[in-house]
Amino acid sequence: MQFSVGVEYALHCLVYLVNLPPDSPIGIKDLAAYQGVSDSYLSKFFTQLVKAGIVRSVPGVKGGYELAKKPEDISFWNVVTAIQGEASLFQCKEIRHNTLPFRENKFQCYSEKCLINSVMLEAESHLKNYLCTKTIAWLHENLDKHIPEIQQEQKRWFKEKLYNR
Amino acid sequence: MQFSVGVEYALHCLVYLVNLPPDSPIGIKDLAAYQGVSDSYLSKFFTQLVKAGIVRSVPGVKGGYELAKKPEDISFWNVVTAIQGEASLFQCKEIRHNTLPFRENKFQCYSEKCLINSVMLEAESHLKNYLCTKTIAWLHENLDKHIPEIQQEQKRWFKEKLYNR
DNA sequence: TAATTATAGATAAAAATCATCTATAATCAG
DNA sequence: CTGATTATAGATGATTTTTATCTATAATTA
Repeated sequence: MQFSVGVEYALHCLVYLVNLPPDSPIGIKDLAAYQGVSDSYLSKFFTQLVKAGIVRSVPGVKGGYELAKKPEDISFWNVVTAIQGEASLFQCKEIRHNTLPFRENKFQCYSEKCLINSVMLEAESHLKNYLCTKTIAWLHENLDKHIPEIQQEQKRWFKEKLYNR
Repeated sequence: MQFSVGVEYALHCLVYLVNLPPDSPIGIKDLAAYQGVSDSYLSKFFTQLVKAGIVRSVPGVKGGYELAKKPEDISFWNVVTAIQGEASLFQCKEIRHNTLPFRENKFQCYSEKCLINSVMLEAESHLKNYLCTKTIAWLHENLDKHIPEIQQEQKRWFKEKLYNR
């Protein structure tokens, strides 16, 4: 069981977007070139970020993507669900229903959800609550503290790209 | 990203084991027959539960599996890691290292772990801590409350199997 | 209107998951 | 001691998910 790499791509890209001036969308080509992946690949994640209301897309010449919300209003959890979907980590397969007494029709299927399922959902909500507290603004700020040279270089590159459109 | 069904099989089976008298291991055949899966399939999970010290295996005639700990000392988290392994949910793929300035060797790879990774690990620890508080004893007790008829039937069946060995 | 850009869908390789079957090793009952 | 029973290990294959790319289409603005 693993988080999708898509989450990693999305989080990094959102930080790039924080650094851009307002009303100046950046194209997927530049984002993909910087990340070293194909545009079609990265664009898939951005389509999902658009649907989740995290970024806004501007079609046509000099179009691209820009943040649709303030960075402090975009949580890690928002990004995770945008990319992976809303489905919970633990999907009860209801294997009880394949158990002997059920196969012999001694019991009917019961709608009542499995206890195990409820425990797992509760556990997941703890993970969720924590990820809701961490935002893109926080990430941006702390990256600047931790790896200032790389952040500077990254900002420089995107601003140049923006200028040359 | 999804939990393995193996966790579901394991949790259910462990509850069966709670219901058995001490020093009377039950064979994988009976467990598998009750669950409606092949013995070889279920035995895989039990091998992992043995390695995790959750159950004990008794080889030879009239052998089988029995709990290696008290049910109140087996947490959901123990079972999850026994089945899924210890690997954390979020594996940082370090996609930063494929980013333009790194490809151009402007920066060397840095050993320092990614900030995103640390956030994800912290989030996971919240999930972990909750799952550590829920035990097989708790599950057993609450299943008896929620679905007493099914629990009765299940106990009856396993005790009969034990008797006829 | 033509170039640019996002969007959608088709495709495919690789990895993980699910499930079974077979072979082997250990051990206990007779 | 021997043979039946049982756990353990490994091989196998089907199915699904993940990762990644390419192509085609639709929208828009310079």
